[in-house]
Amino acid sequence: MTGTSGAVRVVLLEDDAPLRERFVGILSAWGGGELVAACATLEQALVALDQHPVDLLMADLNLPDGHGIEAIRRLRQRHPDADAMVISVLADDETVLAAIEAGAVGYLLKDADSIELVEAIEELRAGRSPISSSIARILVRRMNKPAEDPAGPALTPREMEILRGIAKGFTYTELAEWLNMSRQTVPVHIKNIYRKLAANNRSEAVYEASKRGLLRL
Amino acid sequence: MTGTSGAVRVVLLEDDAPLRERFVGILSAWGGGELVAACATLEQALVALDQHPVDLLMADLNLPDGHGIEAIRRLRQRHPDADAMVISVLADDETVLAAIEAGAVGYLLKDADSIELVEAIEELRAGRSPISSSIARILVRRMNKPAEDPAGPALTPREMEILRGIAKGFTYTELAEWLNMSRQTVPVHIKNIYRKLAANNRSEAVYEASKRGLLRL
DNA sequence: AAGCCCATACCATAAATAGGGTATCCAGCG
DNA sequence: CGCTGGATACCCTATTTATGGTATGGGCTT
Repeated sequence: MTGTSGAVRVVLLEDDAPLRERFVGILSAWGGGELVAACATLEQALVALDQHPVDLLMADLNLPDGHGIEAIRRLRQRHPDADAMVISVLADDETVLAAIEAGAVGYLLKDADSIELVEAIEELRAGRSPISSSIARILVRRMNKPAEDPAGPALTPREMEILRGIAKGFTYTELAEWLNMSRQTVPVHIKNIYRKLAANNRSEAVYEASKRGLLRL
Repeated sequence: MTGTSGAVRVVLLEDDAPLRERFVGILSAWGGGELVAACATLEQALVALDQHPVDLLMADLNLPDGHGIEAIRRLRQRHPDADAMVISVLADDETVLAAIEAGAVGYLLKDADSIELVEAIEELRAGRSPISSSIARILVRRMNKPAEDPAGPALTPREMEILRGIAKGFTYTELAEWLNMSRQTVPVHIKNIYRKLAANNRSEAVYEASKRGLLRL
């Protein structure tokens, strides 16, 4: 993962021939890398990843025969210490997040004025993450997103307390004592919670509440 | 949030006088901004944020009288549509994540060769996130880390299936049918799950499992 | 080969829950 | 000033859980 020894063994995956050739040229001119394979299809890349030792995968995502994320996944399986970087025009949230989750640690947009391939590789090897600013925004947005509450019927304060108690495994009686209310009142609140969360029992309610971020985990 | 009309009203927060003056100079030379305030302390910044309309806060984090994150929080309260960017030497995970969670959408390291202030502002106003690559790595690492399981007794595959069923509110009988097992076998697995998660009932188990990231929410 | 864990199966009982009603008090709102 | 909704309280019953045992076969590891 970290910038270790000598030449960086690179697998390049890019279906556009001119661009691929350009990348190959840049990598050849550079002294620090060894281009293991320059692939035009996902299939070729998967084979290359299986057959050679690899330190770095630079992959496009929209390929004629599949999705570059597959290559990233394969890389993580076969070469857990290698890095994966995306170079693509795709910048929608779903794609970007899927790529990052698949293990990509770098993500350059193709529309970047001039892709500084070598610089990006060196950043990567130094343990940093070269990422285009529009991609970075997606990540930032994602991190701050737990504060989402659409389609969420609000629970009353009392119901929130009950809900927290349920999550901690309290029984009716314990809940009643904890909140100083009648043991008979507890199930009323719980039933209201079920209605609002579209749940039919405690565990489902806790699950739904967790999913909607109503419980601090 | 998005780059809208004319001059960007900027509040600058930087305790180091030379650097602050440099930033002031850059912003003055630039045509697109209006420097609302150049603050040397957190206190000054909080006051400035309360008193003026603001589109952008550029803040250092380690301040003599407090933490710049406070300023970011204040910005989000008073000017929800404004952007916050961090310019700091701090790059530890905790600080970075706290800043992002507080609402920072940009984060430049001071050790960047030459901070392209104007360029960063324009990126920000265009809805992108200028972020130093070492900071970006922290975000990327964070996103992929839900796979953390310290102190977590692993559940068997069978137990995971049962757990998911519990979260969906299935009863013993439904669970048994769903997983094609005897109705009597179900509670055995459930009891094992309780033991491993230190829970005493379904809702507590779901809560613990959620907390430990065992359930995809 | 012995041991351990997982998965499977069954039985029985006490406790807890879900779901159905009904009713009072109070606060906010048109 | 009524109406509505939240919070409170009580009752009853069928269903579901939780928990205690006991036991067998398969698979993996030592």
